[in-house]
Amino acid sequence: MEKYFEVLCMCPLFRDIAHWELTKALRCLNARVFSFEKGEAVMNESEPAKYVGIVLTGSFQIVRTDFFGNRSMIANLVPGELFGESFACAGVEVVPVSVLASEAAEVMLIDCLKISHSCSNACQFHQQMIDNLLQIVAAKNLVLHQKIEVTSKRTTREKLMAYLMLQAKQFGSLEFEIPYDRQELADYLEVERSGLSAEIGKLRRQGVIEADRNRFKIYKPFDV
Amino acid sequence: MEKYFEVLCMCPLFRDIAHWELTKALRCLNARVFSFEKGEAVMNESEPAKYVGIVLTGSFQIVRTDFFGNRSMIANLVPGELFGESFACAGVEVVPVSVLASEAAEVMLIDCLKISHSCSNACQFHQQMIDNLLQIVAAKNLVLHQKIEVTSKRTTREKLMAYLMLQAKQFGSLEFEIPYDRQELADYLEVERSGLSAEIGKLRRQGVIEADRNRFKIYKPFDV
DNA sequence: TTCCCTTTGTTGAAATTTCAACATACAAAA
DNA sequence: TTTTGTATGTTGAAATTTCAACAAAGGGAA
Repeated sequence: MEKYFEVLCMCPLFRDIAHWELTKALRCLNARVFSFEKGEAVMNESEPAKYVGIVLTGSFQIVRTDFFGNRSMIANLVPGELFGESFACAGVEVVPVSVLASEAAEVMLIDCLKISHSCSNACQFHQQMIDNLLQIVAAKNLVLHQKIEVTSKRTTREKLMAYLMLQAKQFGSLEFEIPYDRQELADYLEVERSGLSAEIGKLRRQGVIEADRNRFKIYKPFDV
Repeated sequence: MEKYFEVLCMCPLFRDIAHWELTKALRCLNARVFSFEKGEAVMNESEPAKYVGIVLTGSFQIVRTDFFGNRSMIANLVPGELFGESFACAGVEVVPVSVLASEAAEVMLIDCLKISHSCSNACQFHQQMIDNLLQIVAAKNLVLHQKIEVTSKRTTREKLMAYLMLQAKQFGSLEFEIPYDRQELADYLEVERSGLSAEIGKLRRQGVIEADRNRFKIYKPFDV
C-alpha cells in the first residue's frame, strides 16, 4: 500500500490528514486496490452506489450510455481524483454512469459509509474527511456546470471552441493536449464525430487552430 | 424570523438540528431575510460566491447567460431549497450563474464561511450542518446529471420527452405541471422556442402528449 | 517492410434546427 | 367591454447536423 502514498497525499480526500495517520485511516476505511485493463469498468450503470473510488494510476472516464446506446462523456479522471462520491453521498441506490479505464489503471475503493461513520476505534480523521468530501463534491459540481456551459452552445463550432478555450485557460497556455480522442471529444460535446472532424478541419484551414490528434493550439482565441 | 420556521425545519440544511437550537443557529449564522420582485436577481453572474441562499417563499431560477446573450436554464428552486452552496463550498471567487426570482419571493442569506467555521460560542450545530451540506451538494450533482441526461439527446423531440418522463417519474403521475413557460423550457432543453412549440404541437397531434400551458399529460410513455 | 486495425478526415443526401416573421390565444388593465 | 401586452403556435427558408459510406493516415505486430 505504501507505494501509493505519494498519490494519496495529493488526493484532496486526505488533505490535512497527517502522514502517520494515513496508514491507520486506510486500514480503518478498509481501503482496497484494484487493477483494470483498458476498457474495463470499475462501476457500471445501475450498480449500487456505495463506493468512492480514488484513481491511483492511469486514467478513467465517466461515461453515460442511454437507452439507445448513445454515449455521453462526462469527465476524465487522472490520479488523485475521485469518483462515485456524489452518488454515494446523495444516497442514491444506483449510479447513473459507468467508470471505464481509458488505459491500464489502478483505483482504491472505499466504502463511503465508512467515511462518514466514526469507527469503534474513535479515529480522528473522519471529520476532516467529511470536510474534504464537501469541497470535492462541490468542485465536481463546477465540472458539471462547465460541461453544461460548453454543450449549451448550439453549433459544433461553438461547442468545440468553448471547450478548447476552457482547456487553454486551465492549462495556462494556448497549446495543450486533451484527454480525449475524436470520438470521445464528440461524446463530450454531444455532437457527431464526423461533423466534429469536419469542423476541426475548417477551423484548421481558417487558421484559427492547429490540431494534431489530441494536441491543440489556438491561434485566434476570439474568432469563434 | 419565527414565521419562517416551518420552511426552515423542512430545509435539509437544518436536518437533525433541534427546533430550540434553530433560533440560536440563525443568530450565530447572522442569517438575514431579503425580498424580491419577479425578475429581480439575488445573485448575478460574476459576483463573489460567499453566500448560501435558502428559498423561503416563492420560487427562483438558476440561469446562465453566455457572452452572446444565449440563456441556459439550470434549475428551478422552491421553498426549502438552497442555492449558491456549491460555489461557496468549492471556494470559487465568483458565481457562474444568476439566481432570479420567478415571482415575488423571499430568501434567507447566510455567509457560507459561518457554517463551516465554529463560532466563539462553541455552537454544536456546525458539524451537523456540514454533514447536511455534503448531502445537499451531492444531490445538486444529481440535478446537473439529470439536465445533462436530458440535453444530451440530439433532437428537440427526444429532449422534450426525456424531460417530461423525468418529471412524470418525480411526480409519480403521468399528469403534472412544470415550473417553466415555453421560453424557459426551451432554455432548459437548450433548443429554440419556436422549434419546441412546433414539436409540442406535433406530439399533441400524434396523441403522445397533451399540453396546456405548463400542464402536461403523457399518453404513450414509450413512443419517443 | 508489409499487413492489419484503429483513428481521423471527407463527402453528399436526408433530417433537423435555427431564424425571422407573423398569427393567434390568453390575461390583465383600462 | 375594449385595449394592450405577453405567451404560444405556425411557417418557410437558410443553416447546420446527422447519417452512412468510404478514403486516408497512423501505429503495431509479424
